[in-house]
Amino acid sequence: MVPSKKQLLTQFRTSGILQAARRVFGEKGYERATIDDIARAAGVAKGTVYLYYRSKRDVYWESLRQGILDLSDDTVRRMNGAGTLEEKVRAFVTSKLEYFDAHKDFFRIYQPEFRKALVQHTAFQKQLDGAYLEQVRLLELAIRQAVRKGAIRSVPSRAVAFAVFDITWGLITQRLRGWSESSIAEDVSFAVDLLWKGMTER
Amino acid sequence: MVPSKKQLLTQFRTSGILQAARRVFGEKGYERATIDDIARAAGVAKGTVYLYYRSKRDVYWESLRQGILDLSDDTVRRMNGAGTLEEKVRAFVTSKLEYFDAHKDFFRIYQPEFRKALVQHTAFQKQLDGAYLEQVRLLELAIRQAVRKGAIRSVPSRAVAFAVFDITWGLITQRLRGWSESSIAEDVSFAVDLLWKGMTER
Amino acid sequence: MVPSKKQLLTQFRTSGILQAARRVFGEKGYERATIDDIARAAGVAKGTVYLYYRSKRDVYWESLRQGILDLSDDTVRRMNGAGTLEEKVRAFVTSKLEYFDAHKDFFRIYQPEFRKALVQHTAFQKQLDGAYLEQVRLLELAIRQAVRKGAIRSVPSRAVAFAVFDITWGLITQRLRGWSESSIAEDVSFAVDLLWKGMTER
Amino acid sequence: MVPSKKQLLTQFRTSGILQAARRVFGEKGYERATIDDIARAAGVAKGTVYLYYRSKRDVYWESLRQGILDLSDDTVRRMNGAGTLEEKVRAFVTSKLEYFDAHKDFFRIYQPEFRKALVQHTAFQKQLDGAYLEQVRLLELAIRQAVRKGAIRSVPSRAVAFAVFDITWGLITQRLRGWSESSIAEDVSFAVDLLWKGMTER
DNA sequence: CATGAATGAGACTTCATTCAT
DNA sequence: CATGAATGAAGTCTCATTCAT
Repeated sequence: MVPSKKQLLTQFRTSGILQAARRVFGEKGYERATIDDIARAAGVAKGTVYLYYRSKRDVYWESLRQGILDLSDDTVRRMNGAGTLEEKVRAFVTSKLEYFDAHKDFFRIYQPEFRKALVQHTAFQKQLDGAYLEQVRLLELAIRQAVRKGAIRSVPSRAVAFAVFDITWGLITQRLRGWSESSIAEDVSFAVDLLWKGMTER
Repeated sequence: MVPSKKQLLTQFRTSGILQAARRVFGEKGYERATIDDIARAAGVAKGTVYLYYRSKRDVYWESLRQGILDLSDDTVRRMNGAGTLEEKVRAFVTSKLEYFDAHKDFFRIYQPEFRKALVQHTAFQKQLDGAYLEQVRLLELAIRQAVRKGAIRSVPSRAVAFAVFDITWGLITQRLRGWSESSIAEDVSFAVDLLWKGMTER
Repeated sequence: MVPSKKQLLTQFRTSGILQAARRVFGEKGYERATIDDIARAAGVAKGTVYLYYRSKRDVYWESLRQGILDLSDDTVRRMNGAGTLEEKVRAFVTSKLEYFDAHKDFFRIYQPEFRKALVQHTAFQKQLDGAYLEQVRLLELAIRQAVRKGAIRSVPSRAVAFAVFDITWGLITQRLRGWSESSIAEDVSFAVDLLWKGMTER
Repeated sequence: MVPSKKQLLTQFRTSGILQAARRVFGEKGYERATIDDIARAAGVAKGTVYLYYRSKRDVYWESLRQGILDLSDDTVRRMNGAGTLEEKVRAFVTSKLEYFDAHKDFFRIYQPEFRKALVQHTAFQKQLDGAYLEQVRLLELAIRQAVRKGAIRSVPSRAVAFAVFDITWGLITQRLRGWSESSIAEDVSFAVDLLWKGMTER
């Protein structure tokens, strides 16, 4: 089960290219970024990129997909490790904030494309929709159970799930823009506090 | 003070082009949209667009600017007409939801560009940042006053202002994607309820 | 034989347009000048230019032709009025220098087009060639006669004619560029002196 | 110190493109020539031209610059090798006539642009002015020295320098237009004779 | 495998010319 | 006659993609 030399090389190249792609796409956006930019940032020739990816679009999507899966995994794992809804919400918010803080380049591509997909018709729409809704559903489920158990008042679970999502998203944006002076922990606490009080107050 | 024939024509053309532009930009995004697309959608020739706008960028920005100012005005007017913070928040959310519901095309351009600007360096960044922060500041001020008066508990006013903004934004997105089955009024009530309880609960 | 109103108007318009055309073409050259430039300079609308000229090229050529004929007439008249070859040469040089000094705009169009025609294949080539060679021939003839009469030494008449032309041309260029500090009379005297001595010295 | 493969290719391409450019610009002039014309004449695709030059203007200027420097070098070298003023003038005229005879395409671009620059405001004006005046100054200096030494009569050195230039220029033009039946040597002798007699006759 | 020179489709923009008013 | 809004052909330049080395 030792990876062959060939596999190692492929791994090495794709990883380098994707990393460069995230940086370049993050800085310039999809359209204004050129394959040459990415190749140069990855320290390879333009042709090499095409040895590993079929098109610019492919590179882009791959540079998104990996991050999306990573982040999704992290969020799910953390939420599953949490007991109460409050803890689950905290796990959700923390996961997102920490992940994007550690992968700012990724956020810079993810965010615009994600929002664009929500509104325009793009090739990635379905995939992104799926990833998005899956995350929302995780929260939705947890909220519904909490309502059922009487842990919180009766709230529209889906709408609240979206609200959690949106507030989290907003916090990340503020942090990235340098509009936030607080620590991640403080931001998390604020969001969880606001949302939790919003959910529990009768 | 009757508008001259020339003014009427200019009015007619710019309005037609801008409307077409919003549709096309909304569908394809700035980069993928071509002047030819817009011209054809407006029922004029390519050159005609350049009689009224100096560049593609100009058309784009104009199609954004008008909406931004309109919306901003509407929001400010409604908030000023509101007494308590709760009413102000309700005014804010209602204004946004109603406006974007009535101007879906506009939202489709506004949203991605707006989000992109938050994260990437674009030519519109400063203008959009300005418009955005102005709106946030409106809320922030109202919240700070409410805290001072003891109407709500002590909350970080700016962070809450952002939260109001983000939740509103999320609602609009959901509505546009057809993920929402509720009426605008219901959406507003939900958001205000959640936020208000979040702010007041001790 | 009183010109009709119609003729007067035509006269008025064409003259205004041509004058404007000379200024604009002189400043920008044929390709970079636009019909709009000319129309605006003439104080009429673009369409009006097309009432009197069939095309941009027509305007250009007309703005050249008139000047060429004028100048040619002036030169011929002055030379015919001169007795000796030296006087004829002086008449030639004076005519050119004075005319172009009084019609700088015209020179600015004439010169490049003229030189271009000498070397590239343009639509005006034949006409310009004709005008050019006619002038040269005037000089050539006078020189040949002077040689025959023994007034000057035996020189290749055509070549000398060209030399007179070229030196004159050079003087005009220098004057227009502001490289000359001498008066027209001084320039003429210098040229005639140099050429005359060149022709007579044994 | 063997040139690398890349350098050889670059050399090959730039040379091919420049050669094609000179032909096309020579035939059509700067404005009417298109990059596509040049590319096709060079046997490459449009994009290839842009691999080696940043703009049409660049191609043009490069196709001028090389020739200007070459010619300038040749003239200076020949004049420096000449002893008396008469020899220097002969060197000057010979250099120009021979060079342009050997590089007709170059003359076809050089001449109109050069003359245009003398009269209109173009981007190349300064560079061409510089090259022009430098050549004139060479002659001027030699003439002034000859006057000082009493080798020729007292003449305005600059004006005579221009005259040498202009007569030379005229000869080249006549040759290129096929109006001349004499050899280069004969043309040179004629010009030098005429000018020299013009300068020395008391 | 890797390279990067070459390609050519396609975008923005200008402007000569037309024509309805 | 005069106007100037409208047109669309044509030009410059970019860049995703290919392919010979």
